[in-house]
Amino acid sequence: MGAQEVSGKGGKSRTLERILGAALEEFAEHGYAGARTERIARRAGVNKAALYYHVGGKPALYDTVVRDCFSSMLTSLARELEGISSPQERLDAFISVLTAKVLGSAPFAQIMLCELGRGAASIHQEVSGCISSIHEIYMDILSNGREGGMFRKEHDPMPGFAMILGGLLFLRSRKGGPATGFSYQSAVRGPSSADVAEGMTTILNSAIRLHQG
Amino acid sequence: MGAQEVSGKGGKSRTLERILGAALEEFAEHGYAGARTERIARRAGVNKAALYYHVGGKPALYDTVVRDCFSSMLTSLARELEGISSPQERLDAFISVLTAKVLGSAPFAQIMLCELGRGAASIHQEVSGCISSIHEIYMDILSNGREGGMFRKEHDPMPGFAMILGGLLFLRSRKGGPATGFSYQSAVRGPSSADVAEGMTTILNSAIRLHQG
DNA sequence: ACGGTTAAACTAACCAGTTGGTTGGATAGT
DNA sequence: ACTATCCAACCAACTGGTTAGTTTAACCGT
Repeated sequence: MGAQEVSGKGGKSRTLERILGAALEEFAEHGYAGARTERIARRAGVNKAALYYHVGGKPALYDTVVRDCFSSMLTSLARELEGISSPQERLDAFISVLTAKVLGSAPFAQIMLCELGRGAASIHQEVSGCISSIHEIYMDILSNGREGGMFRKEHDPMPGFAMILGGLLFLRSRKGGPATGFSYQSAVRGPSSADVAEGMTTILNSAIRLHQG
Repeated sequence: MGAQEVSGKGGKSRTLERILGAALEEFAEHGYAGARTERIARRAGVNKAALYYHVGGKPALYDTVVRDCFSSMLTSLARELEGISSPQERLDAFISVLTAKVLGSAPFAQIMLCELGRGAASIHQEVSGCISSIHEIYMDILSNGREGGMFRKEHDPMPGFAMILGGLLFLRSRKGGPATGFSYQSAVRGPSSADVAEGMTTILNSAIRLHQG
């Protein structure tokens, strides 16, 4: 049915990639209901029928795009945390990876925000699973830190987790807009992802760590 | 054009209120593009024509609903902060009001998340303005606290602000869903708004205050 | 009876998905 | 080598269901 790698030499289907890229942008900008298949086709430089030939309809297009987009989040996290054993360093790295991913990719944040807006009941399964997995990683880091006597035992992990992920999504959504008298990067050289990550890490650390330094 | 207070006795147009309430729910659940005017009419128990008679079309309906919903946020904040002068108490009250509003009203959070997802460039003006105003209030509280020698001078206010508002929106969006192995209120009696507010306040205070207690 | 209000039926536009082709390159038959 | 055949990839035009918005006539309280 589908059309996988074809054109002789080494490259996969270039068209499929263009379609998925266009769909990602379109869904991010307009949400599922607001996205138009014809716009996706035009963005990808193909006919609408090519969408149906390669992927197979709007829902399948959305599923594919969301899956591709969100699965990379977890692999990034796993890769970056791999060699680190100190809970404090793991927490720093955790925030860094999340920050880079969320602030680095508008579609990721936009789709996640839209999905969150739809409510937990009707949220896309891939998105929900991704959040749960991230949450699990965070809880593991925290419980390791508590066991090691580095983190406060009385610290409630949920508000902190929500503040990190929610805060990053919020910051990302306010980027690149017109001057509203509000923009974290309105200064000459706005803070980079590293600055934001540092700010959040500082706040969280002051609440979690027992002996800061 | 419009149809304001009518039915004799004391109540304003009951129908208009029902329409706006139904529209709020519909827009929150499905976003602007996904909302259906006929569903709004059915929810309100009226015919589709009543929508157009009372409000005047889908865009006007959305504008009205968003305006009503978000303007109440600012009046609540102003009212609650009115008598308080201590920056620390003002900060606590600020978080309480935000928490109550965001966690207390699903439509408010859902619409805000959807709007944030659309990106700063195409965000609804009312939503953007509301965020800016809230941000301003927060900055005022912080600068007062710094001047009074109660808050740290080196504290960067932006990450904290994003973490509060973003964190609340995030938490709200995860409420009421099916068991995903992740839910802040999956316990027998989940934490109330007050608990969440307290958790966030604790985190923020430990980062902002100079001498805690 | 009259103005505000509502319902039912209608219209025009829109949009996801389909159809019936066309093209160009690879493979097979001779 | 030359042609016939085949098939993946793609497209222009269409279809049928949906949906925002309109119209017309009826309703009801005063």
